[in-house]
Amino acid sequence: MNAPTPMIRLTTQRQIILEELAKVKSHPTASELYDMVRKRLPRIGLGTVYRNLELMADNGMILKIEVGGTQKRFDAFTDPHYHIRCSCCGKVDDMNLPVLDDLVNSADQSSPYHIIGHHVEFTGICPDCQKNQENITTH
Amino acid sequence: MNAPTPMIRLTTQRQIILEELAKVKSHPTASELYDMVRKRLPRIGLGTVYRNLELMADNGMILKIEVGGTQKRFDAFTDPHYHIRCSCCGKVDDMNLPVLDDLVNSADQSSPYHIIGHHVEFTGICPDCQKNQENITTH
DNA sequence: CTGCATGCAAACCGTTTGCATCCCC
DNA sequence: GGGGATGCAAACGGTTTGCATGCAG
Repeated sequence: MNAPTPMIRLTTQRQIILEELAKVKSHPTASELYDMVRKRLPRIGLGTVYRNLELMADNGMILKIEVGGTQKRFDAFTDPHYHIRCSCCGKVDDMNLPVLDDLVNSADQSSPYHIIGHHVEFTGICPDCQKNQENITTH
Repeated sequence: MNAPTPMIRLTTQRQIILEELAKVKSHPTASELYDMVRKRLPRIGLGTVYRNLELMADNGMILKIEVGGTQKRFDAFTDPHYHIRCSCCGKVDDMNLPVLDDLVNSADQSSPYHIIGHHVEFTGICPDCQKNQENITTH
């Protein structure tokens, strides 16, 4: 059920957005991606980037990460996986942990909802921020 | 470590915000809470509500839930627990599942981050929306 | 009297949308 | 030629902030 919507025309804009997203492992936000893409396509509009990211996420071509923090982030790596966000600088990294499929089963039994999916988000301090904090009295 | 920040003066506004939040199990957003509080405190400002919610969350008096969806939500029930969000209507409910403490341990070992915490968010369709969808062709 | 807390309004920021134009089929 | 896709700019919704006033210690 819920097939990844019809099909999508691969316009230049979409292709380049996809390529730029695939280049990085940093889970960029829409406007970060906009900046990246603009280097190759100076006249692209921010709206186009938003529209296409949304579209490609709906089609399962990319992953939309809605975690804590204010902005949505995107990921070209679509296999299910978890994330960790640095509560200091906001950076988001992949978490190298097995996905807890049984969790969905237990969830299904203990909730009247029809469960579609789940996501685990860890919060922590990234190595960079740890290093910085050693020298500073307090955050 | 990370003691819940100094101390907070319990002004009328703060007390009423807290009371109203405790009354419901619906994880209201800031502006929902604003509406609730305004019935008792008609002259309260939206800014005050935001400021105090943020403050009380920092102090561990309430829980700030930043999940998918656009708005932050708040919870007077501060024991660690998971949530499920209806992808149809956006409602957020508590998940009645044991908290996976070992997950943090595995996470700590497989990541260079200093792990602070984690949260699991399920997505699904709530009973109400299921009922509605039976009668409607498609969403 | 002093400083934190408040109400109010304006600013902000990320995102969405309307519209005219463009380009691909 | 027609329909979707784009660029552009304006609108939007949620949140934050500056500032003058108010109130509690």
